[in-house]
Amino acid sequence: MDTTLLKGLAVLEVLAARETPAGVSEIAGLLGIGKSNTHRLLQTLVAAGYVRRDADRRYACSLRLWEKGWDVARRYDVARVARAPMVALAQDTAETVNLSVLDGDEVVYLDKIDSPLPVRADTRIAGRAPAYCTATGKALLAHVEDPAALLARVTWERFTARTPRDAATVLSELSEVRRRGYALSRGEWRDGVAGVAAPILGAGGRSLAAVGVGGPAERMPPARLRRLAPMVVAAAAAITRAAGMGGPTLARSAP
Amino acid sequence: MDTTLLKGLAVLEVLAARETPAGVSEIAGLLGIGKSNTHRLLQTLVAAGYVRRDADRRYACSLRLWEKGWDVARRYDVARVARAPMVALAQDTAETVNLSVLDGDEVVYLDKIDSPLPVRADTRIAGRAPAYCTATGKALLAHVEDPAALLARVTWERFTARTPRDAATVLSELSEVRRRGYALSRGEWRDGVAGVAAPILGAGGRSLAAVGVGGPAERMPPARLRRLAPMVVAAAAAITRAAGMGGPTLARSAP
DNA sequence: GAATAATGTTCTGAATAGTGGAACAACTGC
DNA sequence: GCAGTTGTTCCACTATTCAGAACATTATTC
Repeated sequence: MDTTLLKGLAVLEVLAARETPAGVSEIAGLLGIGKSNTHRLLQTLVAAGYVRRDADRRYACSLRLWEKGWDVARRYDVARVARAPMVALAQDTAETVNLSVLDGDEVVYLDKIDSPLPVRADTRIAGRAPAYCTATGKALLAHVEDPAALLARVTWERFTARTPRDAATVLSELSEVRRRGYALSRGEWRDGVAGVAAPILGAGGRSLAAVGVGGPAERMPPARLRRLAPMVVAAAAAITRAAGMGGPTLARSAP
Repeated sequence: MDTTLLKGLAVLEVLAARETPAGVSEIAGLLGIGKSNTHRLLQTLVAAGYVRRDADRRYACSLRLWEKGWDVARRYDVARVARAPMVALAQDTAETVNLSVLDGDEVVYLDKIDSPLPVRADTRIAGRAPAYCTATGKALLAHVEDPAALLARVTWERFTARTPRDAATVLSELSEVRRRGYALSRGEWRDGVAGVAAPILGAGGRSLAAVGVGGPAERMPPARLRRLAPMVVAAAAAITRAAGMGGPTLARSAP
C-alpha cells in the first residue's frame, strides 16, 4: 500500500480537524512520524494547494478540500430539493429534522434543521453514524440492492444496551421497515435519543436518501413516534416528487 | 516532492470531478500513468475511505472528502450567520448575491443566492476566481494585512479587455475601496458581468469575507452600482453584527 | 456459445524516491 | 549570550514504488 499517500492524507486530516494552525513538530508528534518526513509531506500538500502556511510559518488547511468535497456532494443533489419539505416537517414537529445518505455501511448527514426546543437531538452536518442502529440508516438499508451483503461486512459494536447485535435481528427489522414504510430507533445509537425516518426512493425502488425526525426519548414515546411516522413519510414523498426522481442512480446534474 | 502523494490526490480529483464512476484504465489514461500504478493508488484510497467501488467494480468518490472539507469550512463560520442578510439583499436587489472568502490570491464562493431573473450572473458555490479582478475579491484584498505582498505573487492574466494588468493599478484601486467602503468590478473577470461588494471585517479591521451583488452589465450601469453600494454595505454590516465578530481570527466554534 | 477484445488484477526485478537521523539555521525566552 | 525550541537542509540506505508483461475475468461480437 502506498504509505506516502496514506501519510499525506493523515496529515491533511489532522489539519482539517484542528481549529488552529499547527507546526511541523506538532504534526510529526501527533502522527508518530519523523520531522523531516512531515516537513516534506506538508510541502507537497502546499504545492498541491490543499494546505497553506500562515505568516507564523504554521500550516493550515486551505479551502481546497472543501471545494473538492463540494464537487462530490453536489451530485448528491437531494439536499437542495429536500430543503423546503424539511423546513415544513421541522415546523410541524418542532424536533430536529435530518437528511442522510448511505456511504458504505454508515450514514452521512447531508443537512439538518435544529429543533427550536432547548433539549434536542444533536446531529452534525457531514457527521457519520453506523447505519444499522439509526432510524435514517435503517430506512436506507431497507431499500438497498442487497441488505444482507452489506450487513455481512459490518463490525458490530454495542453503543448502548439497545444496539442490535447481529445481522439477523436487523434484517428482520428491515422487512418490517419495508412493510410499514418507515424505520424507528429508540436509543440504539445514542442513549436517550429516538427517531423515525422514511426513505426517499428513486427509480427502481432503491433508496437515495432518508429523512428523519429525532429527539430526546422522553418526548418520543412509542405513541408519539407512531403519530410522527405519517408526517415523515409524507415529507419523504414530497422530496421524491420535488426531485423529479427518475434517473438510474443517485447521481444527478449540478444545481 | 512526494510524487506518490501528488498522484494520489490527482486520482482523487479526477474522481471528484466526474459525474459517473470511472475504471482503472480510464483514470490511468487521463493522468498518463501506468495501469498497475493507478490500481494500487485506488486501493490505497479505498483503504483510506476516500474512494469506494460500486458493484461494477468501478471507482467513485465517497462522501469522506466532503466530510473532511466540511470540517474546514465549518470554521469559516460566516456562511451560517450571513444567510439571512443575504436573503434580504437578494430580495431588495433581485440580483445574484454571493459570499466569498479569500484563499491565497483567489476568492472562493461560500454561498450564493440566485437572481430570480432569467438573465443573471452565474457563480458556483465552492467555485474560485482570481481576487484582483472581482468585486468581492477586491473588497477582501483591500483589508488584508499586506495587499502589496499578496499581489506580488499574482500571475497576471488577461481575462477580458478590462482586466487589470499590474499591481500598481490594483493597489490604487484598493485604497479607493478602503476610502469608500465598497469595491466594484465591471467586466474585469467575465465579460458582461458587473458587481459591487463590501467586506465583512473582523476584530483588527481585517477582512474575513465579502458579500457582493452581481448581474449582467446591461442591468448594471454605474448609476445603479452606486445605488446598490449602500445596500451591500448595509448587508455586510448586518452580517458583521450577527456574527458577533470579536475573535482574533476567522476561526469560530462549530454550529 | 465460442472467439475475441477489453478491462481489472497480480507478479517480478530494477531503481528511484522516500525515509530517518543528524547537522544546521532561525527564533524565543531566560 | 546561552539553552531550548522549532523549522529546514543534507545524505546515505533501503524499502517502496514503478513499468511491463503475464494472468484472470468480464464484455462483446459473430
